[in-house]
Amino acid sequence: MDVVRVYKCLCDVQRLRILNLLREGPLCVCHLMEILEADQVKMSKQLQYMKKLGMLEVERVAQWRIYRIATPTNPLVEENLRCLQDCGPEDLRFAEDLRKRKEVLARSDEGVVSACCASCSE
Amino acid sequence: MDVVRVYKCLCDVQRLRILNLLREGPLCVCHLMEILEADQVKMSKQLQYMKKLGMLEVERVAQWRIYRIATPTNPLVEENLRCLQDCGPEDLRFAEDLRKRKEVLARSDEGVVSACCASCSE
DNA sequence: TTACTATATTCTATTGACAGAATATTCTGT
DNA sequence: ACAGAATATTCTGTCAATAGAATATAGTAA
Repeated sequence: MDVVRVYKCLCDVQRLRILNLLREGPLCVCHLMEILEADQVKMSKQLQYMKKLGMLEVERVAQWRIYRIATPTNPLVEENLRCLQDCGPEDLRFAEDLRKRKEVLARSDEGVVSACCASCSE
Repeated sequence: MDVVRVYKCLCDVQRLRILNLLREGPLCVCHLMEILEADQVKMSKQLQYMKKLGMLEVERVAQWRIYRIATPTNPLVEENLRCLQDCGPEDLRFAEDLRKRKEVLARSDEGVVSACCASCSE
């Protein structure tokens, strides 16, 4: 995956937010949708876009698709995602999203929301 | 300049090459054209594009326009440009361009090529 | 003034990204 | 086989980016 492809993935807020979440561990589409409050089609399209560029990998588990950042991890990608945390108050969304991620995963463990994909984020 | 804008600038090879060169010091348009073997209009357009996004600054010296990376330098930008050097053999162009830059500037000092902009790259 | 050099802008056509609506596919549970 | 859940694809319209050709501007040199 060449440099330009990496940046093409990074130059959209929605994609940045997705990557920021996946950096903490794999997630299925429904969890991503819930955390980012995005609609299904938009989410799916962004995921396909990044998959085509080689940024993401999918694994099929029962009826879910678990997305993760492609391995081996590209150092350039890793470094940039790391930066999202301290990129200033101009954008708190990234930290916010991570908080929400924990919440959603916890509720999912308790079976409160669709207890989908036990395989999410480990 | 927010994160997404930075990545928008970085997601094109030509722009990456320009930034990689400017990282070493300011350059006028004609030098950029020569080093990158690009035509004038394309070059000018890319420069305007990045200027609009706040990535570049221009200074007018006689009939030349000297472009530089906007100050204060954005740490995210700096970090990513630094990476271009060691981003693998997949793209040698960046190192290559820097070599050519020295060449062109040297010839320019000797007045062999248009001895434009003494102010270039210091 | 005229011609020239360096650079920018405008116009047109093409392509790529993104949104919304509708629909399709695939797996699971019954 | 059928219904429902999770996810993907297709179609249409729109807007941003990119290319090529032509032209404009502004400073310099003669």
